[in-house]
Amino acid sequence: MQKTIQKRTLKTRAKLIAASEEVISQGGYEALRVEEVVQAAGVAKGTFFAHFRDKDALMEILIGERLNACLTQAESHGAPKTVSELIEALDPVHQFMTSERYVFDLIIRYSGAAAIAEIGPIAHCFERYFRIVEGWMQTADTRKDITPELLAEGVQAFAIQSMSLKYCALHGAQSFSDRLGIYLNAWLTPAA
Amino acid sequence: MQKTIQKRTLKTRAKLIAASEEVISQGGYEALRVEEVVQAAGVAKGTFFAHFRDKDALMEILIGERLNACLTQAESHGAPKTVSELIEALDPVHQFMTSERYVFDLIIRYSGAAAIAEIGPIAHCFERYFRIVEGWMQTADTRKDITPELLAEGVQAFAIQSMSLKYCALHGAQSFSDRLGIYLNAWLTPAA
DNA sequence: TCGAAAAAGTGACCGTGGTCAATATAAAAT
DNA sequence: ATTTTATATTGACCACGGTCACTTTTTCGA
Repeated sequence: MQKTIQKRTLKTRAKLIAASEEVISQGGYEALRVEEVVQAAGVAKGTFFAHFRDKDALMEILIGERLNACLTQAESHGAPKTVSELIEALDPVHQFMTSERYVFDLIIRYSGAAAIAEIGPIAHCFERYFRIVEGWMQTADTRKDITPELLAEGVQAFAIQSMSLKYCALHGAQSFSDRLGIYLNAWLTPAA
Repeated sequence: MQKTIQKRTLKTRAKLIAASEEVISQGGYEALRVEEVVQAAGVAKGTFFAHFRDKDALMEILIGERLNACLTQAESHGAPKTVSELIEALDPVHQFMTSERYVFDLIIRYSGAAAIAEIGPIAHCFERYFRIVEGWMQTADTRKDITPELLAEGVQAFAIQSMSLKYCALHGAQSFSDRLGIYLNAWLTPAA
């Protein structure tokens, strides 16, 4: 069973991605319409779905790309020592994740890998986020009674909680950074 | 400006809710189709949307109801002292939340109140969950360096993280309860 | 009791994501 | 070159959530 991929396949796919990015740069992620994308790319609707399982699959790719760029940026910081440095280092990531309600919801929805065999772009980013923080935890000035791995999982959990509350009017008084700061101080450097 | 609500309004609404519950009892939440509901209820499609903003609004009501029942059940336990008691007490809630992928996603999506004025059923449940745990934290055997309020927020964050990972093949080895137990021990009773 | 105004209900219609049998093109076999 | 087979593309079509101008029913003042 051979599966030769023709050159035009890559070309069409590139056209679709480029068209999508153009459309998104105009009206944001939420406003993207498949119809608009295929028109801009000059292909038929069916072609779109021959390249991407569904609209969400395209979104995962595009958002995953941006997210990876943000993670790379975060990584470029030196390993943060304090909580506020940690928050600052992760800021570009969190900023993008909450740039649009639609984006945040989609990211959360695809944060888990449905199956080991098919780890999607966003699940991959979550893994990477986790690994980066885990690395930082090795040398950060934190509690030592639990593993860096567990510390990192907690950071991720509290980051998500903080981002969720950003969209919640009940807790809207505090800023995202303040809230995350309180969580992480309590998580990383407990006093008793 | 008077806004008399007629009896038939309540009747129609009840019919729609009953029909929805019937449909859900057959095929679960995800498979519910508005068309099917209105047929079962014997009303026109437009009537549905005169009663509920959209399909999600109905889902919020139905899921919120079930969630409230689970919370009441959780409350009926005496205040848990240990982590494992806490997990046991909250089990019915978490069980229902993860009964269907669709349900979990919807709950997360509506966990925040869009505006103070309109706290939806699910946002209300989250508030209630938080308050219940906060109450328990007053007398539980936990760290005392942070407020019960903050402790409760952390419990919620870790519960959500644990539930998310339930759908993630990358972390599928551990059971939900085991994972949550590890998180909560580290959060509620840090050793250093 | 009647008629106007408000509230509730209706169903044809639309937007948009997604499907699939048919067609066109490229690669491989002869 | 020609046929055969694998791969890509197409666009009419469907499913389903949601809208809205219109009709029917209820309410309430005169």
